[in-house]
Amino acid sequence: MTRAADRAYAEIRSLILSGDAAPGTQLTEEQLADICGVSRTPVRDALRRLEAELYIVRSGSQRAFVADWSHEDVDEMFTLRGMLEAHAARRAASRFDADGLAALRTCNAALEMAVRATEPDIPAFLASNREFHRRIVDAAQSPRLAATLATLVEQPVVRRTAMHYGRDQLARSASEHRELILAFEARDADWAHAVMTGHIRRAFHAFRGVAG
Amino acid sequence: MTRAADRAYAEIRSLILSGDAAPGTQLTEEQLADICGVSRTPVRDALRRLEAELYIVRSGSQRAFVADWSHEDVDEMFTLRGMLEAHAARRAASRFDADGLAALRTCNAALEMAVRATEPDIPAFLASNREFHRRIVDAAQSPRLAATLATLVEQPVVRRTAMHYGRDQLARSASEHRELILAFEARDADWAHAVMTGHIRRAFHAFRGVAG
DNA sequence: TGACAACCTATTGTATACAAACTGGCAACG
DNA sequence: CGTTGCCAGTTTGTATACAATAGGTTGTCA
Repeated sequence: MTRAADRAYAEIRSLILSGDAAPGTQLTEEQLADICGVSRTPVRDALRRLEAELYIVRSGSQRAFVADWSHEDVDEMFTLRGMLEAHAARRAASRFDADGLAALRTCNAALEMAVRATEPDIPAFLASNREFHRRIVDAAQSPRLAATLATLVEQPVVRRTAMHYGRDQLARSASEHRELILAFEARDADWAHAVMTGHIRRAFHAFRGVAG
Repeated sequence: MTRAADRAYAEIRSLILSGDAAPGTQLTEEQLADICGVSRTPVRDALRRLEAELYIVRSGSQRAFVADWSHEDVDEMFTLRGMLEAHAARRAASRFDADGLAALRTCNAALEMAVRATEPDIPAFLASNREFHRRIVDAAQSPRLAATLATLVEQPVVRRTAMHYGRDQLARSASEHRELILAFEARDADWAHAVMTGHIRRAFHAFRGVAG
């Protein structure tokens, strides 16, 4: 889909993630319409989605501002993500088929490649990481869980975290992913749950060590 | 707010919940605009929200249909609500102040009154029950958690459940609420977590016993 | 009869104009 | 000096017209 609303969504989202639109900045529909080269209608559509994903917050009179995530927000976000992704891993453990597991292995191989490069390839790492987690959530076969996780905006945090990760932390992620795959191969739901919990918690503390 | 978009949202939502719009039915924007007495613009707005809350699903070409909740969907909904509300109870246990606890007691007193009436007053029960749970989520002080729970559309299920509850099940809810209050008074996070988990699980099985 | 293509209709997407609501400041008044 | 009310400007909300696109139907040809 190359709808105007989708382009507006992507554009505004990247404005926020890149920091060009600082937290607290007011975003007016007309101004965004100018920037995106579309009318206000698709912009309003995009703002609704960004609001649902908590990228923006609204004042009492429905004015839109770039959300400012407090320290506590980030903590709570990681906690919720941990709970939900661990739950997804638990469900996925009894649902992965051979093809799904093969795809997961391929995906993590690509991730390890990105880590082992002379200079770690962060964009490639992020892409593989995102796919890896998405495949697990998909395997959990719960549209509701997937929708809920989607609103927990992992990407900004993942990006900010990966930017500051050293190669050792990236390698640690790859290693944890390998253990997850082992748990899935064994169809051991508790194991998968535990590894995923640890995976997210470690990422949380790595983040706090760097940004908190 | 009495905005047209809000009225449209409420109207369409009740169409779905009442069953007037059966699962699988296509909802066209124009038709809904007619029913609600507004133009398509606020209807589109309402549909976006209902889509985010999974009341409706969209075809490949963005046509909207009333969502059909499978047995598994309902199971998963209860599971997620259980996890998240238990987490809310855990957080709330260390955050409730005297006023908050007093309000909680008052609220549950109203709920017990609704249960003890000659003929149990279901609407009053639902209202008190909703307020009780909302107060706990509020006390957890996590906007993100609150937003996530809001998308888990508890009301349709709670309502359908309460309709078929006997007085004993309603009284059981009241009693579990009392135990929650005890846990909060003791500021015992684990206790609160456990009671809330049991509370939701019991509701789940009561629902399955009634609705399949 | 069955496949396929062209058309037609139903439905959603976008732009724009106008209405309503809110904000901030200024002035009149107590 | 503070408070209240109002006005101008800004921003969001709604209606409507039109464009684009998907789905279905019909008619033709093999």
